Amino acid sequence: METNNKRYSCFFQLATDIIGGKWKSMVLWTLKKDVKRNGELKRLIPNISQKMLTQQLRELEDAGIVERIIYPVIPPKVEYKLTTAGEKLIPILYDLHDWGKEYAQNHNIDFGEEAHCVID
Amino acid sequence: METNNKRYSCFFQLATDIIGGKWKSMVLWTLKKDVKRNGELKRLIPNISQKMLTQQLRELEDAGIVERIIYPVIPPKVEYKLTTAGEKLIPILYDLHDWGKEYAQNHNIDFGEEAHCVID
DNA sequence: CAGTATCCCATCAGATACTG
DNA sequence: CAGTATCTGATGGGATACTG
Repeated sequence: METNNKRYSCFFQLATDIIGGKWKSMVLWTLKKDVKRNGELKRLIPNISQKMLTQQLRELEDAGIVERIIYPVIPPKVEYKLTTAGEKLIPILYDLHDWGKEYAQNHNIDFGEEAHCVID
Repeated sequence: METNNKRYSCFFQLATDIIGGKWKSMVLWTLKKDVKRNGELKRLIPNISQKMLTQQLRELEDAGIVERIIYPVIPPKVEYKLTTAGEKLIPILYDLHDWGKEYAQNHNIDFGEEAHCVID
């Protein structure tokens, strides 16, 4: 099977390709509760650059996971929200979060009081 | 929090760091049913090179997700199996697989008859 | 069989400057 | 505010040859 010159031999591969990479799942995680603007995402995601943020948002948009809402005002206002397909990923990301928590406990990794995951 | 010079602000970030990257989750997926040898993994994972396979296996081993079992025989025999922590990830990977399947259906992506995901 | 070791190129990603 | 453009260094990753 092929999409955009990419060949997949299975659904799992398709899924990891869509939400893979260094930042994509973190962007989705940050959008899990509500709509966010560019500036908010940049503040909430540690160490992401504007370039990477824009790039990842565009790719998520192309994949139909995130929707970009442009308000024709000055100064510019743009919001990003999960699509229906994107929202269906959130429970899976929560499971991953929980796995990470258990892993941290079993490996005596201490996150301290504020392991809030951006916004929990 | 810090491990190996890496800083995490949340459990989710920790989780995605451990199983992230281009190959790691695919390696885990391939090990989901049973123990596999180096050669089997190379055959089952499309396009992975020996270099990448070894590299990813070592990192998964260091993270305590995969165990490496060496049999002192000639010719060499090495098996890779999931640890308890690794096995706990499998249900999550299945959810991701199912999400990919639904995504493919909603986007009219046709995998044909044999979208077996390496070995389902 | 199960790897290592090199070489080398392609892509990723940070820093900086600029714009509607 | 929400980006784009460009330059450059870092990292990822393929090809090939070799080893216990």
